[in-house]
Amino acid sequence: MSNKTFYVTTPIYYVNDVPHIGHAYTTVLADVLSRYHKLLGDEVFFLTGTDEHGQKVQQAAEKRGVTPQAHCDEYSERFKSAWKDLNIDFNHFIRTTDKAHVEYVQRKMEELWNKKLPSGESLIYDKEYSGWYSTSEERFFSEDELVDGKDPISNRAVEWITEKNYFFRMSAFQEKLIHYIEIEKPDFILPDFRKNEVLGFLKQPLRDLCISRPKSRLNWGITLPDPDYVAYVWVDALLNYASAVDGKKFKTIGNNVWPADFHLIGKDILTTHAIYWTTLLMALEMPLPKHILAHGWWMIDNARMSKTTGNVVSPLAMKDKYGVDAFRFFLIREMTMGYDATFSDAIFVTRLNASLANDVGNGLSRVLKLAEFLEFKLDYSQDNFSEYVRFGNSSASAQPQLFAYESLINTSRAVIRELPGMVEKVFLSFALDSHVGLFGDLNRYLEVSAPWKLAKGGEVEKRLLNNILWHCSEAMRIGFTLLHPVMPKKMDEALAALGWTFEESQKQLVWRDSGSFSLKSISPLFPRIDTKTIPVADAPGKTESTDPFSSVELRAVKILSVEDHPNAEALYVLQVDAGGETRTVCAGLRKHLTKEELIGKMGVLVANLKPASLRGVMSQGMMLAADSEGGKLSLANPESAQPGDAITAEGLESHPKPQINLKDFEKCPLAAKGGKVHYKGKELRSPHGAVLAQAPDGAVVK
RNA sequence: GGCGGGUUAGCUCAGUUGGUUAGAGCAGCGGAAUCAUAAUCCGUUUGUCCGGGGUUCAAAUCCCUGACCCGCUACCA
Repeated sequence: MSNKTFYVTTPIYYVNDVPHIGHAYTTVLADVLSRYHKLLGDEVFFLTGTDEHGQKVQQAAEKRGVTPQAHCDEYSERFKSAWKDLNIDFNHFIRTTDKAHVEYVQRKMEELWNKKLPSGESLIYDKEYSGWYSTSEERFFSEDELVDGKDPISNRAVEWITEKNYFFRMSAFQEKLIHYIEIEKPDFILPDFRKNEVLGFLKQPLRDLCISRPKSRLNWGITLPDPDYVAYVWVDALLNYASAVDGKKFKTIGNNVWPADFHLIGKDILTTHAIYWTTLLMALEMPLPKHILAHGWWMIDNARMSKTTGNVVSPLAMKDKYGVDAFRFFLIREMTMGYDATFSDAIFVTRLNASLANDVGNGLSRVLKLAEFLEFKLDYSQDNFSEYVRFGNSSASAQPQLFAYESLINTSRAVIRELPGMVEKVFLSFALDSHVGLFGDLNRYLEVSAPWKLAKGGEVEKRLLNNILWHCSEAMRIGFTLLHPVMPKKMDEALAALGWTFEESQKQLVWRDSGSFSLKSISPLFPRIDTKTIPVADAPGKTESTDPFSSVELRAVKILSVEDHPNAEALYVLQVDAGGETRTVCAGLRKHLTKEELIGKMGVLVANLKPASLRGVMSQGMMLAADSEGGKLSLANPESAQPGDAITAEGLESHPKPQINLKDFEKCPLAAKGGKVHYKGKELRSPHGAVLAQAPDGAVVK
């Protein structure tokens, strides 16, 4: 048909992970997309797999008392079997411990090691490197990424390590990358707003990428040209997309499978793919992938799905509960590309009942039941269409029927015609809607032509009944065929009820003018789910309307010392006495106040603010300061308070949370009024007096 | 703080280059029908298209401005 090729990938999943709805979504999306391409006549290569190197794997294996390889062999199966259950038809399942992959990575690394830039600089260089290393995340964090001295992702301790490592001169490709994303291939990163994010990120100088890990720390990995080192897991993992198809060619055209047409990924690994992977390929002088599609996350009842909160939706559980195909349909239908989508039983059931049970399944049942009157045999050719007009002896009374008939046939044709565009743009949600919409036309056609009235009539009526049911069957055949990529098993069943196989039907993906059907009765295709057993509407979750300010903890503090921030022109680093403890706080006061104006003074500290590292120095809180004339800031002054005194708003109960975000605090508008600080008109006080601010009325305090 | 995106029916969202009475699905309400899976079909929402200003013969659509929400990023503190 189209004689094109299509290579699609999912990320390779970390072998220690338990398959969840996020993995399932990407994989189902890849499967549906590749089945659509096959339906359109393309030759497809669909790759998925598991990422098996790294410290966590090594540790997990040790814990279980098995070799890392044995551990991977076993855990990798969990993904394979999950995909089998979800009817995923991949061409290849790559494992980064595959011999071919390991050798490929080594070969490519060798190549990198020997390559030089036009400037004569080598692509790879080694450097003594010191940094905070997190064992659990297997990477270094810069000082300012740390939270409370711990790694910000897993919140585990980090250690300061100095070691030699190898770096990839990623920075040399920055301009080329920007040009590629912006000009050469504007649809490289999809959706568009993600592209803009990447371009925004690229406005700052790109740092070179550390691509090695010393074996002394980690030996479960791929050895680099320097035998004392293994490859950084991302380098290892990203290369899977190319290694899996190294030397492979498409049969139809004979071109190489690489480059990929689509890398399907979650939005959390966009930087890695758009920047690391792309520049790496540039360095290797390999063709670049054509599209990177970053989809959103699944929210479970409006909370981000996460392992820690335990609201992981297991794809296997969904399969058992509602059936594989309904689950696949829901995933593809519900997520608008790029945005987050919400998963809940209520939404699922509503969607399933409304689209699949009521429209599609019930439509088939109606036709099958009526076909009994004709012993399930339908014959038709365009010629006996004129019987419409004869029916009822008046063309006027046949008008609604004609209209419904034309609508049915036109929709059928339109849906076929529009499919390639939908698939190309990955507008699958739209496509599904229009496919289901075809069954809406079918139901309307049945309603208007009321074939059940004809069932007990004579020859002429039977003839007409035959024609109507044939039209319906033909429309359904097209609908089922188009829905097949999403719901292969159910659509096989449905097509079988029409006396067709998918393979035969896809060869005739067109509204036919004549032919015959040999139908057979089947049990309901998508049984309706009783909503009584399932909570229907999501309660909009009443959030109790406590004042945001009550969760804030303010404390009077005394400034002990003031230093210039070593690395930030606008910041001071303060040591403050917060009553029994000394805290380090960064303050953006350097342009406003001298050291002398600060030392020994009292101030107000937002004490339960989540600590953040600012340009390398941890700040354990934030000093309150008021805007005053001329854009100057002045410190809020808790009158005659002692260090450690709690500051509260008059008449407002204070229930500080252990930790709040800056955003939470920003929801609390503090303002000066009459030389004192107020929150929503309430005076801020310590036990010993008000909090003063040298600022005009209405000045913002923060 | 910077950049980007958003705000359209009770809910989830479409609305192409500005152009007739602003749409779909779901939910609700009323009716019809009885072939079918308590399914279907028809009708039904007086929507300040977030507010304010502007350009235009004409703005949901373009410009300015304000509010709120979200994403990325930061010498946020």
